[in-house]
Amino acid sequence: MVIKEIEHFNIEQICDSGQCFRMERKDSGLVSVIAGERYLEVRQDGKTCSFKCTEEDFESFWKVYFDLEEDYGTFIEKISPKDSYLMRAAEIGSGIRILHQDLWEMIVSFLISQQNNIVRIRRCIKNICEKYGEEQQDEQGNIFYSFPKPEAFVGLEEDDLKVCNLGYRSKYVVRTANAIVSGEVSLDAVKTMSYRKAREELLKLFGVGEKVADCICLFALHHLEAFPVDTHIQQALKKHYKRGFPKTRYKGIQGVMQQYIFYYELFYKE
DNA sequence: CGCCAGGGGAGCT
DNA sequence: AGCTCCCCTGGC
Repeated sequence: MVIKEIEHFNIEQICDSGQCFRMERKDSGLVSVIAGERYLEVRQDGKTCSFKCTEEDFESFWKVYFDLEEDYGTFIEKISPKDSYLMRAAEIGSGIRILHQDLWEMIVSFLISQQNNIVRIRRCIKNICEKYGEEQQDEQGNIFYSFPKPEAFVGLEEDDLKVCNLGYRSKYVVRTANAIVSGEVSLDAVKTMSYRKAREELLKLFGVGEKVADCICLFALHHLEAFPVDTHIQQALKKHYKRGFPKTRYKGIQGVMQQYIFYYELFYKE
């Protein structure tokens, strides 16, 4: 067990922020996370966080995964005091962090996200993990499923993932898996690219549009300048930023601001 | 039963 | 850049 006092970190807010579909609220204050071959439970009690893992695991993996080396206080300080809307949104969602998630997993997750709601996205991901992923058991006896690799989808018919509740998005995932395995698009290459180049490369994938590409850039590649515009953000921009979002002011960290707005709109819209 | 919305995208012009 | 059409589920 690793216990830390952490500023600007709230596991429940991160869970609700919808950047990871493999986080689950257990009891109040307790959240489980699956990342790669790892399972973790985090308990939040005010600023005190208990990570149910070894010190080595925390230092070598989870600290980076949760972006704990970044100082989000400096991000929040950059918000214009005149912008009462963003000030409020950042205050409400001040515990959000941009996770460092797996690239392939984010591609699939956000392919599934289109015209879909968060509850059902979670179920879709769970379904494909249980059908095509591998059962894992860690040292503490937790049983869970890993996220299936691209190879696991090769050879499928385009509609085969409909049984996992993906609907018409099934063919997006099957075709994209083939594009990765065939080498048409190289994930390793994408990881080394700038935001612009990575976005451009991701747009080649069938089913990946601008919004999805930006989500992948933000949540997997940690390009904090990516600013995904979905229906909620679009409405918020129309309402609060009639002259456009001040991207120059928040240059390089627009993605963090996007998350504050998104979370606020979803959970605190009056 | 119909209607519609849920973190869009493809394929046009 | 803007438009139409596409498409699957679940809730009402």
